[in-house]
Amino acid sequence: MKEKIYVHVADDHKILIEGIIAVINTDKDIEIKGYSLTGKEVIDWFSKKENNADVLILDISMPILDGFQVLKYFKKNKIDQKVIVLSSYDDSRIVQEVLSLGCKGYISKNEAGEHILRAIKSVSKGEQYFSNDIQSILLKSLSGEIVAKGKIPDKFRIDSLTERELDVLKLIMKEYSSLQIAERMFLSVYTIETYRKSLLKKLNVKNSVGLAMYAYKNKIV
Amino acid sequence: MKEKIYVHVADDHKILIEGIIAVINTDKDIEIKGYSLTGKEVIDWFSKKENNADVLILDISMPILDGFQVLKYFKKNKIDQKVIVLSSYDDSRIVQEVLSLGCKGYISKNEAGEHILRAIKSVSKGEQYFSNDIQSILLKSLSGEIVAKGKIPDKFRIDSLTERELDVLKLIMKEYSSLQIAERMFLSVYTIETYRKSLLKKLNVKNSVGLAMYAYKNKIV
DNA sequence: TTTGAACTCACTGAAAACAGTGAGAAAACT
DNA sequence: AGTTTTCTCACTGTTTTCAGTGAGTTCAAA
Repeated sequence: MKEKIYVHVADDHKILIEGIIAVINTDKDIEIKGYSLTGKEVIDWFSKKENNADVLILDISMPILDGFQVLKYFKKNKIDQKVIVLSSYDDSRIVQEVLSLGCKGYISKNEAGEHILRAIKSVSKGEQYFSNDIQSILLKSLSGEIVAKGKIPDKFRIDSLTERELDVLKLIMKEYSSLQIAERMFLSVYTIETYRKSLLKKLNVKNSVGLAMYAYKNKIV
Repeated sequence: MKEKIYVHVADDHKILIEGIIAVINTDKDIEIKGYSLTGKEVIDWFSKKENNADVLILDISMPILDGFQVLKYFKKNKIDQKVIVLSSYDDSRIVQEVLSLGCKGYISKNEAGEHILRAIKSVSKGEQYFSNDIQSILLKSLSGEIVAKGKIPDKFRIDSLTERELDVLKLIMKEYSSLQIAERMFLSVYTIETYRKSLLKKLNVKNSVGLAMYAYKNKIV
């Protein structure tokens, strides 16, 4: 009838990959074409011409290079790869971030395997696919306009952090105080405090706990 | 030849459960006997007499009741359930904690499915099983004495948090201040501060960033 | 060349977190 | 019944973080 859909899976948990493969093998229209355990492997795999897949199933939390960076790579190199993000985070900011990076589907790991099959089929046809709880998260946080229009207004997209801000954030994660960070970076405490403030503002969090959560979710640690 | 080994699987990611079931189905000696998506479901399941399983495969990061609390429940009620913890955390403190709670096996999610089969067989025979990277983590952090003796010295074991401490920690993770927490819990700010201090001490962290990291690693969020 | 972004520093005041200590009451455990 | 743990509150300082505002420098892009 129709052609097979080829899928590449990327996740750092091998057990999960085996599970996804098992689920996909129950469907005759879809076939696995390789898997990756790190973001770097994904990029290496797709950069070889003989390797390709219709759909990439991508975990965002991976070592070496995370899913964000993989998506950024695709965008930068204008590779029009269809990607379904598979994530255990139900943070709306993360969902928005990956959507802005051109990802076409988003599935929560909490949901059953059948959703993957449906998502693969939808996305391979050029449609979007969001699992139920992701949809409700988006709707709740953005009053529906994103899902409807398929685009993310600038005001909702988090400003990317500068290099220095990232440096400070990393040291905050080591439980250093502003004073200690200032000493380590040979800067004034005032400067560090300035970065702290812009971090709070950009990431829209209330205090350093919020920073820690963001850093952890984005594997900045 | 020999009797079948019955296994119960608990993880909040349904996809992962499906994967484990698929892996286990490749082995004729082992059979799945139910699964749970939250810690509460696990306890409910095992508290029914007709339900039992030789081995429980338990994720420590679950909603409602996490794996720690499930293990504590078994210990408290003197239920001698053989448990294999399946975790994505390679933090030695967590490994030590679950071992001290009587868990007989520990597998990292990073490893392949075949390890699960081996672990199930070992643990069902009353042996211990630790996947390679877990062993090396234990060895590195404790210079071998734990693995050798099979016991954990008190000084290495982190005191488990009390219910109230956990409540406070959860609210801290919501970026609430002590005052806000006090209002929400109908307690004095002084009390909340007391809990904060004991959290810092018990978890051996410097500030609320450290608390956030711990909470995130242990899926208390 | 100007515009803007990133980086740096400074000051003030308020809020919050952290440290140390002590102590009474209730609950749980032995 | 006695002991221990947990839960609760209090007071005093000190340190740190957060908020607001302002401003000079450098470097790259339009």
